[in-house]
Amino acid sequence: MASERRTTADPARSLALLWRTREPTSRSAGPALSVDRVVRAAIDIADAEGLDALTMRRVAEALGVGTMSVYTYVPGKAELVAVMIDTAYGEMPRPVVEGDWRTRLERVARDNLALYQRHPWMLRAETTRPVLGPHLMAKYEYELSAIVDIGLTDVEVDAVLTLVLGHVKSAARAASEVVDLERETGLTDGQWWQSHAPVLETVMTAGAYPIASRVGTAAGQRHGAAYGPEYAFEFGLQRVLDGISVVVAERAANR
Amino acid sequence: MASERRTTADPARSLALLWRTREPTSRSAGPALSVDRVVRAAIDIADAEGLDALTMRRVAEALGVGTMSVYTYVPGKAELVAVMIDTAYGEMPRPVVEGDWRTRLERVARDNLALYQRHPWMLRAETTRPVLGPHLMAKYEYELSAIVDIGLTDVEVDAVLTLVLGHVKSAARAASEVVDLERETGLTDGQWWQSHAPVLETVMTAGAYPIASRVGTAAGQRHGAAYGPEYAFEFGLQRVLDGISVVVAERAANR
DNA sequence: GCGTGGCCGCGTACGACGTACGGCGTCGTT
DNA sequence: AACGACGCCGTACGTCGTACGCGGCCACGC
Repeated sequence: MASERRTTADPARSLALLWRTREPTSRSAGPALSVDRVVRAAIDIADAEGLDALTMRRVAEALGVGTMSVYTYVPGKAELVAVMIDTAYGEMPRPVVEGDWRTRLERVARDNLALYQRHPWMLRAETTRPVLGPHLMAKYEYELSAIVDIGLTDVEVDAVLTLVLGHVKSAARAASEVVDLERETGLTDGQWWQSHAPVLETVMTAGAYPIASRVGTAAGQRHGAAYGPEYAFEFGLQRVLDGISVVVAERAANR
Repeated sequence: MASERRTTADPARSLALLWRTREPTSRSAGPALSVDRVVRAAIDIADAEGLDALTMRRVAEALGVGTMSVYTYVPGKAELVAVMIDTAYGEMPRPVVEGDWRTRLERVARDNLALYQRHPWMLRAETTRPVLGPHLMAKYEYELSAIVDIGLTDVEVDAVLTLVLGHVKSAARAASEVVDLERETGLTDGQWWQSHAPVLETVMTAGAYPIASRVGTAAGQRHGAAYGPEYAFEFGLQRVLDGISVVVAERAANR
């Protein structure tokens, strides 16, 4: 009987894998593969061709081994993805940033955006909560350190970070969708809208959605489309930071 | 040769389906099925058992027909999901809300949160940009109408809505993950952390992540866990609204 | 030198899944 | 009464994740 296909990673198995609980093999001529080689190959595939192209057979092929050999190093696909995510977090920069908290937090946001742009598959892989790996912990530690001292409680600091990262992920997803659409259809965002305009006009009886039409058109004009996501990111980020400033200032006044 | 398995819906096919471009059958003893019956059955399954349980065979079974009969009404699974999403948008309330824009926008946020709580599968289905269906249009129209008159440009109004809805989705996703984890492991969030604490302590050499540990513990204490997501939603929403208020006030002053 | 035990690598096979294709029955129309 | 369209669906194919067990190789103990 083939087992049920789990869609989420087993946290316990992932944890063991992430923190490399297994001691390395002491074989003289070490094994041909390793967890890291498997993960790197998998990330390369996902980066280049997306998450759908990431299959166990494909990973094995890229490594020049049989499909099932991959399972020697990784208990299953879900866990492989978990390590891929943690590995990606590991390659983020963690510079010491000069300036006030807003500058630092803004930098955190932009670094996260860059991460998602480099690895768009993360946006689709992270639908479930990421497993706590060493690099995620390091990232969390670093990002918290940027804002621990702004006068909020620990709980609030955590919520601030969650808010900012959530916004980044939303904006990154929107941007990624535009890119995907372009790659799949070969049309730019604007061209796509134009090609479907006749259908939409037929279907929306004139004046059925007055505000939506006006705003939609305005948005389309303003950024020649395909530029919208960047604007949404910038605008949203500034609003979020403004909102955080309000509490920070409040607290400073009540001190 | 079986066709390639598309993971994203074909926009053109989805549009035709969403707006019911096909004229209804004029058969006397109408057909046993209909697009709506298929969609309703699919939504029921996804609501009850999640997106993974949603298979074409399962939908057919629920309707008491052969698997392939479903394809008479829906061109493919991706398009079925697209209609499911639009249908779900259709059941959202659109009340006329008394009060200022902040009250109205807050209400929009809460209604969207409720939607995601009723249909958690939407959080995983919407990884790709939703196809423009009639109910999505109506929703967009309604939500815009809550904030068109706050003194911002059309482009900004659109960005404000995007920002708020993005936050709601992020928070809903976090909440949904906690629920999933509880259902899968049978443990509450707090219990899960406790059961894995020994492993984590072993692995994080003491003091490796000082801030993260402190903040993490604080957050765990503050909300007895499993309550975290709601706090994150509320805190984030107020920050976002505060941030929007800043621009709104600015514009009002410069008028 | 010779087992021998453990582990790496993998061939085969199974049970999902989405869906192409072609046939069959049942009607409304002529 | 004959026909053509359409609702319905059985079968089959290609793809996926992965269980299972076998073969070969190395380090080690004698």
